[in-house]
Amino acid sequence: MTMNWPDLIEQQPALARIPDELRKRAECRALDSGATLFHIGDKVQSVFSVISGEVRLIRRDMNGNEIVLQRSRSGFFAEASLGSTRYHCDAVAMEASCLLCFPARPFRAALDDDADFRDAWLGHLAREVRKLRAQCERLSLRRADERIIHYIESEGSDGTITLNQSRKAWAAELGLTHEALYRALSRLQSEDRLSIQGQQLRLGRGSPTKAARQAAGDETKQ
Amino acid sequence: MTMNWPDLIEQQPALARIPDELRKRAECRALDSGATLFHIGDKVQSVFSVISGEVRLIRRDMNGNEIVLQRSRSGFFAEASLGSTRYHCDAVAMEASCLLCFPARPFRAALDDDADFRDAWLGHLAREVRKLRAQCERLSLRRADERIIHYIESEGSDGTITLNQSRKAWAAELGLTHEALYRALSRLQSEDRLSIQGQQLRLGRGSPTKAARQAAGDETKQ
DNA sequence: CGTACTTTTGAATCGCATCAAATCTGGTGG
DNA sequence: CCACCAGATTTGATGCGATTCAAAAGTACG
Repeated sequence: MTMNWPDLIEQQPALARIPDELRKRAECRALDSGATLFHIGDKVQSVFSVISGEVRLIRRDMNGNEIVLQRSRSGFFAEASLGSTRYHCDAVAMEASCLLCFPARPFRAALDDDADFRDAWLGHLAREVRKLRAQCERLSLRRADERIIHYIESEGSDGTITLNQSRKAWAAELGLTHEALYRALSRLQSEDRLSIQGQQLRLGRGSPTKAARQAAGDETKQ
Repeated sequence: MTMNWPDLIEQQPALARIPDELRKRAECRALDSGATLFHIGDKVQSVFSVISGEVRLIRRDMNGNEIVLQRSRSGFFAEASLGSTRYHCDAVAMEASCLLCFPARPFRAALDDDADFRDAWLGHLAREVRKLRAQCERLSLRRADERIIHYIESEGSDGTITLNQSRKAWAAELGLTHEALYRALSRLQSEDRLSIQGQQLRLGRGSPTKAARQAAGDETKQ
């Protein structure tokens, strides 16, 4: 089981501080599109990290409607499961995917023994909490344009973001239909509140150094 | 600094496994309505838990609009800050509030030294993650009644819940205006999908043993 | 009793979902 | 290279449901 750790770590900094013994026990697992990784009620036996593809945590309500709890395209998912013995939802690959699997017991042991790793893990959970809080606040905004702006401001940097997904998928993440997203995007663009170049989105007028101008003394408010 | 720990723990189970040395160093702090607890960029020097009142984590976008990242009325908030050296947002009391403050360094030290406390903290973060995911899921439902049902199903038990807040506050948590919530509640009630007795809400017809009747053969749907 | 707040109902408006359909895109196989 | 297909992207028309503004009734508290 030779793993290219440098590349993986490059892609997922959270993996960097995993101790060697745990790395040796990591396994790689391929999932076909549509394959189920675990079912609700299954025992928690592994901790997973997505290398490629997409895995979703899903629950079904009484009417059989699918409810997406988490959509993960990179990094750990179902981290919360480490705290419990059984899963609270299903995990399904939405496309052909590749996962890193760490056995849960050694993982917990490493958290106990390795202070560095523990710090990294706590930091990872903390980031996750921050991200989810931001998403809740975003979803509680009522208008589509507000959600878009909020997303760019909280997920991007300096008012700029490069989307790593289709707009249709983005719309779902924003809690909008794709039509509503497209319309809001073109409205924002026509009002000069947003500039779009492919997957690159930038707030404000499109000129290169908006942040620079602001830093230079554009104290309009506050 | 005499603190009534039993009562506090009753109110916030997360406080139960805090080691004694750390408890001794806890301080209580009162905030006036509108007071700022910390500013963005400030050094993280304490971990806070809300005892009463309301504190919000806030950030301002480039236009000076307020973005609420977290609204906390009970329990730890800005837990995520433990991972970083400086705050990513402001914290402001929305009403006269009372906080428990733990100094950050001893808090981190306790996490390192006390395996029990560490487990509890990891569990706390994990629960927080799960709860936030459930809330995201709920907020992405479009209709008011769906959010209400979802809330009762995921936060209550057995289709019943006792609200611990005003409906107005609940409406905010559900991402609705209070008017929309009131209307949806009475609609649900008139359609016999929900029974309300004060703060007690129960799904389905209000008679005592709804689950029993259903078990007895009330297969209206599915 | 009065003040502040929550609860409740009403009417008008706005924005998003929905349904429908056209265009564009990348990829496949002939 | 082209025909073809599945998916994403885009635009249009319509209706529903939540927001908004307004106001009344209820409630807690000093």
